[in-house]
Amino acid sequence: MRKTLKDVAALADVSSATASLALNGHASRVSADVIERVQQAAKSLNYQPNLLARGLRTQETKTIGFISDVVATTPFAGQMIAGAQEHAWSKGWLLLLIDTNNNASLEAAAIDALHQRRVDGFIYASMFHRIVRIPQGLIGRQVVLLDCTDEPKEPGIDSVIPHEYEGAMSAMRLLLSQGHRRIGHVTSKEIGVATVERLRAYKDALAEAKIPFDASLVAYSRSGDAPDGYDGAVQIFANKKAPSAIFCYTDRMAMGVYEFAQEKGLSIPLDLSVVGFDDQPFLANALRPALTTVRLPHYEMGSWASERLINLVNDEDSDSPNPMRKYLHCPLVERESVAPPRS
Amino acid sequence: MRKTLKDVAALADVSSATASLALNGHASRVSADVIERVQQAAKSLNYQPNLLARGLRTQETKTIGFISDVVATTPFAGQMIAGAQEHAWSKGWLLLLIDTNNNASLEAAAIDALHQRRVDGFIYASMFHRIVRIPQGLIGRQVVLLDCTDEPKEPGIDSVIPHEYEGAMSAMRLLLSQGHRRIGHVTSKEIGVATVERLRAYKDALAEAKIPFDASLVAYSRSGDAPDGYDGAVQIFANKKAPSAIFCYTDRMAMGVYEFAQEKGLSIPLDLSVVGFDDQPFLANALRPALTTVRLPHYEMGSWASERLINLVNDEDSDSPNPMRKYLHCPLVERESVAPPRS
DNA sequence: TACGTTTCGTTAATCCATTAACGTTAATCC
DNA sequence: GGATTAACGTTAATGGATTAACGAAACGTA
Repeated sequence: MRKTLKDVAALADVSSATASLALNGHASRVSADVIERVQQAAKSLNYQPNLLARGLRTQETKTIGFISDVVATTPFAGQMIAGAQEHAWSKGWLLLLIDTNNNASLEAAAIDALHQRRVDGFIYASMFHRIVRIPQGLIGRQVVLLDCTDEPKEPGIDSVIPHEYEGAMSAMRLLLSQGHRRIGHVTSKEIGVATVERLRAYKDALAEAKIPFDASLVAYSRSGDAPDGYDGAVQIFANKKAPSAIFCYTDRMAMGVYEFAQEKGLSIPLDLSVVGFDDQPFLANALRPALTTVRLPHYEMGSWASERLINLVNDEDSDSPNPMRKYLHCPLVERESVAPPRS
Repeated sequence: MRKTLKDVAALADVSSATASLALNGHASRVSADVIERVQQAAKSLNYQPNLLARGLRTQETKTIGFISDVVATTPFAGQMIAGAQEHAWSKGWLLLLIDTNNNASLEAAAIDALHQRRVDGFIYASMFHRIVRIPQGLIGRQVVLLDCTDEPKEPGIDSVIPHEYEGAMSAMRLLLSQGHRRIGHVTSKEIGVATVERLRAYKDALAEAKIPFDASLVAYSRSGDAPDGYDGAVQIFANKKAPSAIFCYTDRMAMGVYEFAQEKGLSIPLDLSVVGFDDQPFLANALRPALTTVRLPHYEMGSWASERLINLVNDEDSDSPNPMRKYLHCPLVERESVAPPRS
């Protein structure tokens, strides 16, 4: 029924060992003639090697265990997974996927399950940029952290994360270069890498442009959703002097700012320029006017994680620092929500 | 280093065969005393069975090959994957994931790769509801189609899809029950299961309410995006008599209708009720007012596919028709965009 | 006592591929 | 010519589990 190496060998009239050698490119061990015959036989039988058997023997499965906290409810998960999967695939590797729903005991079980299937390494993915404590079960194994890092200071494990600061900086510089001097920042009071770094860039960019920081132009809402953006705009516009631009912590908040502007009869971008962050699929580009924002490189991060992990397993990449923390560029995506200030 | 069954057996002072029997619950073959000893030994060594070896022997991997066309760029992919993965996981199964980017040759290679890893079955997922031609490589294997079907008439393969017609019907009935008599339908001219079924329900619902069909109330835009929804609204409102409600083919189109309403100074839902379809994450609930819509049961479809496939492999479910086409309910999600018509 | 049954554990085959070690034949060297 | 080496294929061990077949001890019964 199902063809094995033995069948191929029989057809090519050699031993199965020779067939194996021939198919795996050990040219020096087998004559060209035999290689040809074996390959023919394999093709004619449509031979597909049993990777379980190979993995059992070689102790390598070319499989990555991809553990994530919540694929279901984040709009970015797909891109991270796709990035990781597509790079892996280009190298002949595959992804074994588990979503732990952020449940620690489930996480431990997931690691066991993947380990039992003898994955060669793990990608541990967070659905938002944060600092994590790496689960016990991953210690001592090949791991790359995706969209998260282990310790604040020294990396103990490879990780790939977005360069929040630089991304926010480029957003601010865009507004400044258009002539804006009074720029608001709508953010969340939740403390995390993203809020902190984006706010820091906001301040630094102002300083760079020699604009004094005005605390009343920064609104800290509860969370990062659209209603929070709306609330933030309300707060900021309570000032005597309105801003001509707002830099939002997230695209969803920018959506709330849009609503606010609409209600107040402010035209975007003529009366108010808005910049978001995330480049959230189906949102940033769907808003009217389309939102200028900073893109989180989810696909690229996934891809990098995959590449790094495979290199790690193959013991390549020995030149680059190990462990390392990789910051990926967050490109500015210019659309239609930014214009020079009025007058 | 790594513990094997042999180590466990040695520690429990039995043969590895007995250890295997003991751990796998063949109670009738082994004395209670020995079972106890073996389990103790396994625990103390933190024994993790090598599933490659087991799979090689038993010809079962408890692994599903999940093939999808485009996980990266659809907001629903995560839910489908999560649904499938979580159910699988609850049964001790895992998902091996490949995204083929809708490339046929890549698809064939993907099937081979999964087959070589000896997956027990395949979930073939489409990112929008459509009729597909099942790839050659899947013929004769255990397959469940997810969000797609094979042939228009008789199912040749198990599949799970949303009940478009019923979902659209409930949306229409909601509008009708609120007293709307002049209801527009903004859709796409692209022909697919979703457009066709939702339009059919639109017509049938009107007929049910004894409202004559008015072709000028249906707008066929290019695609299903926000700008298309806007265009559709423009078309429909070009009528002498404006509709009091619009049923949109997608939430994104509804978003376009919102823009139109805003520009025309129409208040939703007071001047115009709007119902969408999809319940697109981060969109339907983020719009102001929040959009009443019909939810596509992506999570549930994923879960069903997984369950069905596992049953198929385990040769259970033999009572239910085989192959079957499973229609899942699309629940109405009532939010704030529907109200009775003005006077 | 003799013989049939249970009970319970072991031996050995099997799943399929990889690869170190070995053996045979032929070519090469001095 | 005899020894050395190269070329090339085979044998057999190995990876770690499952399970059919077997066998020894214990038990029951006439």
